[in-house]
Amino acid sequence: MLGTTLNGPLGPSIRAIDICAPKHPPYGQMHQLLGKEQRARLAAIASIVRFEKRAEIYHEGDHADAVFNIISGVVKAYMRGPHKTMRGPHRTEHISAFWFPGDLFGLAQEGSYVSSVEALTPVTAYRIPIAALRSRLSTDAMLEYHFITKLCHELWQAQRHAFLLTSNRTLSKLTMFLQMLEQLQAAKGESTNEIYMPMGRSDVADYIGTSLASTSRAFRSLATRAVLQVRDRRHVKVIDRSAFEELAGVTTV
Amino acid sequence: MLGTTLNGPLGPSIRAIDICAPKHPPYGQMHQLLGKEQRARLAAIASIVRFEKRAEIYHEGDHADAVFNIISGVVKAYMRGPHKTMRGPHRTEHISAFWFPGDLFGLAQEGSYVSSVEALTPVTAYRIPIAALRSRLSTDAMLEYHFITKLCHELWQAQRHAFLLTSNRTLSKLTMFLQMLEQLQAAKGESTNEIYMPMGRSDVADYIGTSLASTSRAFRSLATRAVLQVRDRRHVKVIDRSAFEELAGVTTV
DNA sequence: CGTGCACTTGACAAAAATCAAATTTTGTGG
DNA sequence: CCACAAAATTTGATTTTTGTCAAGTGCACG
Repeated sequence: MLGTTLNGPLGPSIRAIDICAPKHPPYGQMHQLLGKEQRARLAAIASIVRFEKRAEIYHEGDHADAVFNIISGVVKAYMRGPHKTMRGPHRTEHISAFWFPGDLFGLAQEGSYVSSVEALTPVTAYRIPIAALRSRLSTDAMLEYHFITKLCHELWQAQRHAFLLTSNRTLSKLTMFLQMLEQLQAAKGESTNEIYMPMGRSDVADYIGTSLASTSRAFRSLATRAVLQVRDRRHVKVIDRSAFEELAGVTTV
Repeated sequence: MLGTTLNGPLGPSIRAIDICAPKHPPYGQMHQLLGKEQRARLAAIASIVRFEKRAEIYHEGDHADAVFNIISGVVKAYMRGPHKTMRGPHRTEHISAFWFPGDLFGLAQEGSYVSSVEALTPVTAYRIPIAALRSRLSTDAMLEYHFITKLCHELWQAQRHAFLLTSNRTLSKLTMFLQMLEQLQAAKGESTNEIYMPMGRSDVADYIGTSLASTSRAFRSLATRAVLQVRDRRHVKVIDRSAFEELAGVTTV
């Protein structure tokens, strides 16, 4: 985590996969989009904020006055849904994204945040007031282009998430989810020997859209079938790669 | 449709809900983001293309060399998923979005389109080469900002779609879908007396993530319960508004 | 005015949600 | 460092919903 910490002083860091094809391998890598100058200029209008684990960073519907750029830690974005059961309302939370260092969040529509965001771990982030950001963007076309790149990346992620949700086998969904985490780690250049899950079981369940019980059973099933080795609740390792890819549906374009 | 047709000559039209709050009602409206000048300049680098119903506009993985802006017609974006059943592969198509006039599509990652797009009706669109667009963007900060606005709007839509997919009641999903179509019509300033579905049942099924049979049953169920009046396969009318909102989960923020 | 294709409908099996309870972890104060 | 309480997770039994397979039906288009 040393590298991440050092990112702080340099200013906001935005990582994403490019829109245009890279000239050379490796492909599928996320890059730091901002240059030294741009980071410094953004740092000038940003402040560093910290949140404890479980802290709510903002709430759906709040007046959106800033965007955030994660320096360290992980957050989840969720929407509360009054998914009532016939017999009485039932708290349901849908997680629309997990965000990591280098991600940007604070999307708004008509001046209000469209989802709530909560820290899953202690979080350090840059807080960039929207007004300042807008004027900064209007004088730096390249910076704006990088924001577009990041948004395209987010949109792609959201589409993959939706795709995952359409599978009607919990096992498939879980496998796809793990594959996404793995690819994310790979894209960030981290080791993919083991997959690390910063979120708990119920957050996984809320992301893949199944019940907690079902998610738990799916983990056990993968372990029993020897597809996965579960070191502890946050670390798993793919043992049977072909079965894993098979379950995830070979969509590994 | 006359208005839509007249949009052509003026140049590309991008419609979206603003990021910042409008000063006055009505809220939730989509606006034309581009000014006359900007539209004319974009028109200069664009060409108008036509597609017949069912034509494939581009295919997932194709080299992405242009983005499209719909003048008239409707398209669907989809990903083919090898969602195999235990007993043999089974063609599955997941629809990630329906796009209408004023929408922009052609999102790419590393130079390749991330989904396939097909015309659901005859379509007329502007085709804007990416290279030209990039240089245009780099000299017009406001234009770039509008693109960001549009992307935020798309991202929001994608998140709502994902949210819809997490409901485990087909009835709920269908209702939410109809609600989205209705809101879309409202945001465009069209009449919401009746909801018009330009897509067929199987496309609805692929969007809401259930089987065709189940979707059909859900329509019948809504009609039987007198929540909906089904004029024909493409037109429905909400009769029992409160039951409708109830089913959609009162998320009508 | 047929003839396909899109849609509807029915019966049954499979998968997952739900309800409920046991068990493991984690966090806390002594 | 331990005991205890609270939270997170696993597991089991049961019910509900939906997917699947397989016929019908009817609309749309040539």
